[in-house]
Amino acid sequence: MKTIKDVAKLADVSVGTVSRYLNGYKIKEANRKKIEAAIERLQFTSNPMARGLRTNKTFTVGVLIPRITDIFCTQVIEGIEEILNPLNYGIVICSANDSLTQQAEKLTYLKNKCVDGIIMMPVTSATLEDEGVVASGIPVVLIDRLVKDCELDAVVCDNVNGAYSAVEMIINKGHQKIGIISGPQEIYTAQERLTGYMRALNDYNIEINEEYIVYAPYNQTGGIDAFRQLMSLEDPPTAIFSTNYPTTVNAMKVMLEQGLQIGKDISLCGYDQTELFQMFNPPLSVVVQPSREIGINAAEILLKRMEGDHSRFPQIQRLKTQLIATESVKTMD
Amino acid sequence: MKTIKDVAKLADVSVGTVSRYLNGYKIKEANRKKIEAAIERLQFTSNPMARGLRTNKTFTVGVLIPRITDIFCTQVIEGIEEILNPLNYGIVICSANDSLTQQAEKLTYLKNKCVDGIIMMPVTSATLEDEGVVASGIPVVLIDRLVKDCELDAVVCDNVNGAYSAVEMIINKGHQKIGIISGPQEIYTAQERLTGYMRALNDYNIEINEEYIVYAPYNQTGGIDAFRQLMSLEDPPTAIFSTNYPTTVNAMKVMLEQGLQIGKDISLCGYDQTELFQMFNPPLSVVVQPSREIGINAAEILLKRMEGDHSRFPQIQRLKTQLIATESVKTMD
DNA sequence: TTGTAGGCGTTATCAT
DNA sequence: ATGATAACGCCTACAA
Repeated sequence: MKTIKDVAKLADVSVGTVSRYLNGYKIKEANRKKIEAAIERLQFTSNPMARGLRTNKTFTVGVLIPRITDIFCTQVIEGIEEILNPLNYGIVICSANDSLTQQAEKLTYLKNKCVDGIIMMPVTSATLEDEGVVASGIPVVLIDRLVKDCELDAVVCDNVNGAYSAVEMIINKGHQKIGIISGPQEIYTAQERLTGYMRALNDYNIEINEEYIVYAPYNQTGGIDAFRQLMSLEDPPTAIFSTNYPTTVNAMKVMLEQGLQIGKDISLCGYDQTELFQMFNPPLSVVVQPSREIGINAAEILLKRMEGDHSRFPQIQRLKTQLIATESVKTMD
Repeated sequence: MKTIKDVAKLADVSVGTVSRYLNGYKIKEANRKKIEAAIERLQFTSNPMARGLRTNKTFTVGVLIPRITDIFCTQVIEGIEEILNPLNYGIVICSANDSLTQQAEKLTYLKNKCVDGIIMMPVTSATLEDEGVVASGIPVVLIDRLVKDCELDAVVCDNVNGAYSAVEMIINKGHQKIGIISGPQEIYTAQERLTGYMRALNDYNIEINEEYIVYAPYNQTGGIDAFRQLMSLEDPPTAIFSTNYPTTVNAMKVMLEQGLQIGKDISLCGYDQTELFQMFNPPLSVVVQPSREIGINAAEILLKRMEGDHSRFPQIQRLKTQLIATESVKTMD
């Protein structure tokens, strides 16, 4: 590996001059040419560790998500990359594997790795268990979920109105018996979506039936029991609003097993988009989140913080969702 | 930030002793206790940049993939994490966004970042355009696709036999007119899968009909035209083998548009697994790749290389695929 | 504008 | 087994 010293020698200037060139300070034109030639000849690139040791900047940000195979998460990451890569930041990915313990571990791992900032989607909204990472002063931007008692920048979706629009659509199609597969009560987005559901029912003067509200974990198998429970009610709902991706997938799985046709025997509206959802017959109604945009905005806020701009803290952005309404919700007559 | 110096002072030993403790050398029991207490009190963690500067080791590996939103890629990453995280390696993700140019850029980016090793899934098998990254001596392990004229460790699937088993199954169900949506000829996996297709037809004495072989790009929209082309033949195939995920999805999309029922009007077998594929009615026949295992194995080879063990180079592993056979391929009578 | 030199936090080489 | 000290490659006063 070539060093700044080699460049200096070849260009016949001092290391200081080379360093200044590298950092964009003004130097004599003739020297610039010589240095550039030397760099080219030697294929020199500066050593990020030596530089980082001096400047306390690693040009890496940590991205901590519940699960890397989640399509929503990867779409967010794509947005983050779009902003950060052109600025030469590297992205260190950590998956918490849906575990709060791992989330805490990875968080301290990232801190110890001296990342310049962290973008994280919390596993739960109940607590961060950040082990002093936030206190250490490294900027953290939350995405998708807020965390209780946590003053942090965040980019989330307007889940209340997202859910509201879905339920409103279902109501407008003539349904009165609307079930909801809600998520764990300690998860922020789940709370909000439930709120949107209730608010819509209220606004349209539909009485809330506690039996129609069931809870499911947001994990691989979540939603199976919940769906069965709803369908085995004495007076089952005619439409179901499923509030996240796995619960929706699993609800559909059970429907197939039971021979129920979507949009005919039972109406369904889900949350989060997958191309495949639009390939069913009928395609599935869903609330779509602007995942890529979440990543972009989070990265931009983080950049600001990393540059030392701490204005308007904590900055909380709420992005609007979009509703795709299809025949998967039957028009009642 | 606390340093090794602070620890030494508090523990009343020299920095050398602290460093030795940190690196697992034997030190006097009494000193060990004092040092541990000091580390605990000061919340000391060693600075990775300073350490890296001395040791030339960053404890990060780069993972370069064609696209981060690809489920196959993220499953591979999960496998990589499983091995590398417990050993305290960080994973820097780079997406080439299906572009060879970007792939080359990110590759040099990773090199300049001084990652200890790279696991990459090449965008194309035609060329690596590695800009001297390989020559620089940093270990690179290829996954999923081999690259022409490239002597590198690799973990790939046995695509020939994967495709063979699919086509064989189709034949055994009584089909004679079998179309294939193949990938770009310069992609290694596409070549292999086509070979498997041809070999199966040969082995079962079915004449190869050039019209039944169509090519589609491996991208977001690939497969749409290909499928249409196959179906508009004078004597269209009764079954189609679609050789990757997007082409399969898109083929299904067109089928829905045209009102064709899978497993009835036309038989279909795809490649790569998604939970949703198993939720269609009937579920989709697919060749499943052991994606997580690919990640695990690649990480293990990389570890070996990073430790300086260069035995049996280049080491090329071929993992077996698994066939899921369903009613999506009709049994002919 | 430039050269010189000290120091960032480690590890590793000497002696002891 | 330990302490002192010279690197590692870079940035940045400071002086010129």
